[in-house]
Amino acid sequence: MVTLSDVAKAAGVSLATASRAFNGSKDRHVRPELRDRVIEAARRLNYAPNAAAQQLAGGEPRSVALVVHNIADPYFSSIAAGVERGATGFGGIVTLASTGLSTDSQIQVIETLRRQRPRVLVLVGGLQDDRDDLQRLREALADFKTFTGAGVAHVGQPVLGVSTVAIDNEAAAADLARALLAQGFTRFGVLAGPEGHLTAAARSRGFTEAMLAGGATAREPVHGEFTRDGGHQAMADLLSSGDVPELVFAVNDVMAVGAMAAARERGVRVPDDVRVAGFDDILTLRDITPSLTTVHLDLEEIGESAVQLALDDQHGEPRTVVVGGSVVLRESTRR
Amino acid sequence: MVTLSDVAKAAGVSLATASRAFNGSKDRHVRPELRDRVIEAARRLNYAPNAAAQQLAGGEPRSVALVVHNIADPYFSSIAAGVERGATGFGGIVTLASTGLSTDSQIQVIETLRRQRPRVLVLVGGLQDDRDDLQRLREALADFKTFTGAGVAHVGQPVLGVSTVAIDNEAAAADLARALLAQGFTRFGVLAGPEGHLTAAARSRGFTEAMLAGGATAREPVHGEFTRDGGHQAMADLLSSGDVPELVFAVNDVMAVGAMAAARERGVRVPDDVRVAGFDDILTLRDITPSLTTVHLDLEEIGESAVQLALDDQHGEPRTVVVGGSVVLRESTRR
DNA sequence: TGGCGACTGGAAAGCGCATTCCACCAGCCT
DNA sequence: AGGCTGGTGGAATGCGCTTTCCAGTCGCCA
Repeated sequence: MVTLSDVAKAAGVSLATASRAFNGSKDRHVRPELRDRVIEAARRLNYAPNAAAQQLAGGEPRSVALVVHNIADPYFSSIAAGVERGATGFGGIVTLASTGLSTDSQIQVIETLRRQRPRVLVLVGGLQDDRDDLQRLREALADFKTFTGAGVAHVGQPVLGVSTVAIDNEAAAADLARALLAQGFTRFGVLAGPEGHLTAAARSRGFTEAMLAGGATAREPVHGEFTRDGGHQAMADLLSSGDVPELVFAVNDVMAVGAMAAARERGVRVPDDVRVAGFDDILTLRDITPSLTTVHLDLEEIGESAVQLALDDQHGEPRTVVVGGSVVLRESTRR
Repeated sequence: MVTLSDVAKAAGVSLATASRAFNGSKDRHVRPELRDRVIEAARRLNYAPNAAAQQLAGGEPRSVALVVHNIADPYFSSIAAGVERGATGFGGIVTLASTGLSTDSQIQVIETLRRQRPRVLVLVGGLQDDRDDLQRLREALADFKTFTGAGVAHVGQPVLGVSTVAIDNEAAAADLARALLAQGFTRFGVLAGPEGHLTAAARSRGFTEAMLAGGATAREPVHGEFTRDGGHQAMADLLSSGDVPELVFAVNDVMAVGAMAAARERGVRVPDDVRVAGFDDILTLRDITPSLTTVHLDLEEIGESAVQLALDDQHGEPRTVVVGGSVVLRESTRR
């Protein structure tokens, strides 16, 4: 293991000079010729600084802790790509942790991450609407900030007392509803995601209220997991109830896809017999047939903003940035 | 910032005892009652150990460095999920880096990652078939092992001189070809991915040779990026050439999806006018219509194995584990 | 030409922790 | 009853690095 002092020795300078040669310290200038000698020696010895030592010796932490539900889910992986871009922006490294959607597990992971002393923490993903859980999460995050000095940002709803990139689910879902109302749909159902899931609830509510306001009538919402299979199951339930609405809004794209599959399996045609809309506009799903009406979210951008927000959060008050979505009408809701 | 010595003080013991209370050191035993006092004090003070200090003081590194092309690509994010599971298995943390497919960028990232002193490095993704690039990558990896003592594993082809989870692309593609031959297809084309991409080439070769051996005839392969748009473009080229084969093999699912979209746009029906097969069996794409014939790969499992291999690699010779794929015939190649 | 400041290099302290090495105190043997 | 084990707590060292704090060494002015 080659250390900086090996490099210093090889270059015939002191440890301090070698260190200064690299981080171009402000206090002292090192003669260019000497600096080159050091760098050359480092190259020759294949030296790589020890990040742990650097951090311990007082360097600014350079890592971004990213907490998601499930990295294999395209929603999260797209955001992750953005977070990574944001991290690269300041020379950072991202450390990844998945939690599933249990609040306990989120808290657990957040506490474990404290030992990394990251520069910032980005928590992504819908929360469970449980007063107690939410409170504990809030505390975990607050402790995190207090005890590590890191900036914290959340992607989701502004309910955690930290900087957040708040996706305006309710408004966007309402926009979607209005666009669909304009097409003349009146009787609808909602595949509402997990019970008590804040994001799912906001989307569901925004859509439902706007539809009702427009004079449409609602079928009882059906709950299901926030996954393809959840959407499949929910749609199957809905279809087998016999009470099939004109239009079904699934609170995210993967559920919508599952829903369409369930419809297909039962010979119910989309969009002829029933129309389906989703939310997120997942890139990988752009080519399913029929193409899916949805709300476009710039997920990468959202991830990158979250990093920025968390960085700012270190020196100032928590901020909230609201990002909207744009309705994209496609085949799956064709009249 | 609360340190271990604060905890020790609060518990009325020495620093050493406090340390031992946590990692249950082998050399000395600490009385249970004392240990509890320490742990209680830590809880009260909200103490979290400093990972950097622990590592510096000689602790085993606990991080897994994961290098992928693009985390937003479902292929990589699925593998990432597996890697994460593998890391969790030994209490590790994963640090993520994306490189695109430039070898330079991969090398660059690998060198940067050296400063993290991770326990293992997992490099995922197809390589460019460039003698010089490959050699430099090999050296970067070898240096990595030498200078950090980390285990290294690659997911891809066993050409890097390190432990690898080798996906048997050629054999699996040949299996796919034979399954398709059995359905009576004879004239085929290949959407071959980026020129010089080893994985793409192996899949293309395995498929083509098996088809030819079965008496089929090939159209000139079309190259394109390893993405949805690459597949779209390649298929468009193929279709506008006027020379449309019965069957088109795209070297991965996302290309296949792009290809199907291109066909659809031109009024060419799948599978009536042309059949399309892919590779990877991406979960998110399971529900596209027509459902895609492909080769199933257990991506999460592959990621987890890679971690295991890299861990083993630390104490022994590089190993190669070959994983196969299983052909899944679906609608897109229906006769 | 003596002396002052502007630069530049080096020695040393310390970041938070794990881990030898020591010192101590029981209880045991002879 | 004195020396010994076996078992326990504590002081001290060092991991690799950044960063004061000092000590030189020039060049310049008067």
